[in-house]
Amino acid sequence: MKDPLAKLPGYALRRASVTMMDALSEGLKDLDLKFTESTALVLIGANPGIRQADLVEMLAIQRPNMVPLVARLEMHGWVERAAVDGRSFGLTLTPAGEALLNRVWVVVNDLEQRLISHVRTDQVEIFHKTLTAIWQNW
Amino acid sequence: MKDPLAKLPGYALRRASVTMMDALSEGLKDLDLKFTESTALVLIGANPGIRQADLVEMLAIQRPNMVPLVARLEMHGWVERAAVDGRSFGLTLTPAGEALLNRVWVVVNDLEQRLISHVRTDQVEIFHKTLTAIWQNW
DNA sequence: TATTGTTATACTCTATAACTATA
DNA sequence: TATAGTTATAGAGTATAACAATA
Repeated sequence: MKDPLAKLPGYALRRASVTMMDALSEGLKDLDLKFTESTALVLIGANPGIRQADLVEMLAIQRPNMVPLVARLEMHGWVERAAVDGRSFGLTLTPAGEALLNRVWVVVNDLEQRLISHVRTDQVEIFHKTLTAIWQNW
Repeated sequence: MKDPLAKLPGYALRRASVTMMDALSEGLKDLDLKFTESTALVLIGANPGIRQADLVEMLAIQRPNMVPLVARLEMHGWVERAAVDGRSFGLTLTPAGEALLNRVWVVVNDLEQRLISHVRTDQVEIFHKTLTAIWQNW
C-alpha cells in the first residue's frame, strides 16, 4: 500500500502532535484536568494576578471559552478571582491549586521527556526552536 | 509576563501543528474539502481500489466516521465505490476526483513549502524523521 | 468467530454573535 | 469608543455501542 502522506513533514507534524496530545490527555485525566486547563494553571502559577484577557491572548483561545474554564478552576478551589478594577479579575492559585500545579508539572515533564527521547540530543534545541518559529512566525 | 510554556518542546509542537492546520483548512476551503477528506483523496489516488477499512487504519480514524466521509466524496462525484466482495468496497477516483486531487496537491505543496521555510535546509530531513518517529514509535 | 460497513448518538473542543458593565 | 467578561449557541471533529451482512 502506497502512502504519499509519509513524504510530508506537515502530515508528520500533525500526527506527532495528535499522538502526544493523546498521551497528555491520558496523564491529565488522573488530575481531572483538560489540556487547556493545565496550561491556564501553569500561566496563573507563573503570573499571580494575571487576568483572563491575558490568558486568552497567551493561549490563543476564544474569550467566551475562557469563562467556563476559569469557572471550573474556581469551583474546584484551585483558583481565586480578585477584582483588579471594575471589569477585570486577577487570577491566583490557591494552596490546593499550587499542589495541583505540582502534579501537572510531573505529568508534563514526563511527557516532555518521552517526546524528547525521540530527538537526538544535539538536535533538541534546534527542534524546539524550529517548532516555535513555525507557530510564532507563520 | 512569564511564560513557562515557551520552554516546552511539546507545547511548541502543539502550537505549530494547530497553526499549520489552520492554514491548511483555509486552503482546502476553496476546494470544499476538510483535512481528513483530502488525506483520503490522496490515499485513494495512490491506491486505486483501496477499501474503507484500509483508509481507517492508515489515517487512524474511527470506522464510523469514515462512512459519512466516503459518502460525501461519492456524492460529489469524486470517488466511486465498487464491491470487492460481499462486504467491502474498493474506492477509486473519478476523473473529477483526479482533477480535484491535483488541486489538493497544489494546496498541500504550498503549505509544505511554507512549513519547510522555517526549517534550516540541512535540518529538513532530520526534522521530518524526528516527527515521524514520534508518532510511529511513541 | 472475526471482519466490513453501517446507524445512531454523545462528547469534547472550538467559533461566532450579541449583550452588560467599565475604562 | 474600546475593553473585559459574559451568555447563548452552533459547528467541527472525534468517540462509543450496537447492529446486519459477509468472510
